[in-house]
Amino acid sequence: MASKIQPVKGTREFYPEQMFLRNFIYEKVRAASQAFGYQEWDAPFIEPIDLYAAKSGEELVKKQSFTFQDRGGDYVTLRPELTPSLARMIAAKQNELTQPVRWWSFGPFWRYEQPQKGRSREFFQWNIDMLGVNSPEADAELIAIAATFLRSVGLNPQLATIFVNNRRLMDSEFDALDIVPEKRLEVSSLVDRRSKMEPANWSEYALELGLTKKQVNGLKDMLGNFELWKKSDELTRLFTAVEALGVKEYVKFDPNIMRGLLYYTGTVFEAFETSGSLKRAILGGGRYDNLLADVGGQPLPGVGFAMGDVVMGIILQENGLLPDFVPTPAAALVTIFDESMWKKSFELAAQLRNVGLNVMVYPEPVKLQKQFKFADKMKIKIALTVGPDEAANDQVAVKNLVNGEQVTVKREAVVESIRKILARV
RNA sequence: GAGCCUGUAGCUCAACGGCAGAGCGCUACACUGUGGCUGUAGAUGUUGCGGGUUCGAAACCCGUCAGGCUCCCCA
Repeated sequence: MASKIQPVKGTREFYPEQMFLRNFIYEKVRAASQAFGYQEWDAPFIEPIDLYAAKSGEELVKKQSFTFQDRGGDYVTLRPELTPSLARMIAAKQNELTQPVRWWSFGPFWRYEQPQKGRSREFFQWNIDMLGVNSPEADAELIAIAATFLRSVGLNPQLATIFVNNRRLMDSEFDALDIVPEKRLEVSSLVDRRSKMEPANWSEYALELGLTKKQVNGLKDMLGNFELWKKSDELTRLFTAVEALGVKEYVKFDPNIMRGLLYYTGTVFEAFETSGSLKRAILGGGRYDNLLADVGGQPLPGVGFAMGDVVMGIILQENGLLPDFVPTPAAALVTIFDESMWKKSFELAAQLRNVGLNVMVYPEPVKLQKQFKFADKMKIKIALTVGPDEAANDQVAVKNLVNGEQVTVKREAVVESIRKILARV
């Protein structure tokens, strides 16, 4: 055997089965995005490294992205995220674009990370954003889109929940606890980490950060207070809008949701599977009102979220929500009776394709048994045979492979016969 | 970047340091104009790769590659 060259670590090969799932997710993503009128767009897959260096930390760009020199000596990066490209493209045509901008995208991304369950180095991600509007109602729309998607793939509110919080609310709570601004970053990551740590260890860690006992206790009270949203006008309005949009049952307030990103300014949200084995977020996003100004554009508020295909695929599989795999788009298989009938079979297939039917012809005049077995494995619903008997009378044998019934019809009547079977199964 | 676990037929997995196996799948035939179900027969392999220990290694040791879990990170 020749030596095997393996695929690059962390990449996935998409055999037809996997491609079917990827397309299933893509179709549902597109349907949810389009249901709210969003436009599909995309950015380059390769970007200058500087695009990310401005916003992301240097370590992230250097250690967790696929970066290399092109033949001209410039440093380029396989895009690890879409938002910087979005910000650039919006900024370039800021006065030209009809606002609000509502855009969605589904494409490949690369991150040089340790592959694990739910995480690969090459993955597909859904990004969807609204720019030009700063309101809790706009935030609610994005959350409703996420909920619409979850519902469309069969993840009901018992299986998946979108947890919502607000950065401004948290900031005012931190103020009330006299947590100084310099500590906010550390405290944010402390909050982020709470679900992953034992309560005792967490408290200890909090004290190590230099918080007083009073502050730690105040923090604990705050993070356990699921009525805290009532203090926030933004969240109150958001929940009202979410209810009106018909997705209330998917959305819960949770003061523990922080999001690692620095650029979020208001609403933040993350969806999790409620009972699954994965601790990873299904999707996450929030409001980023300073981002465009940060990359040199005119200030423009925005809200959006991203969802990866890897976690989604695992969750669908674990919940038995994978769609039934359809191996081929062919509605019918035309068999080849023997060498003398080859021409007749090709002509029949061409005739059927002319009226828009997807038709596959068996490529060799082998035993009919083998050809039918192939049709069965490919889950093709109809088999068409032109043997000497049929050819003599200008007829075709049409077999319904789902129920086993076979009829012999005139060649002109084949299309009707096929359509009848397809309408029934 | 760090720690732990795993790698055997296409797939899921067995095999005390002593003949490399089972189930499923695959191929052929039963069935010379028809699939699924059944029966019979058959083919599976550098035990991830490279080295070492041993009379003898799938097993033990070292390295390496790949996967999984955790830490880190999660744009």
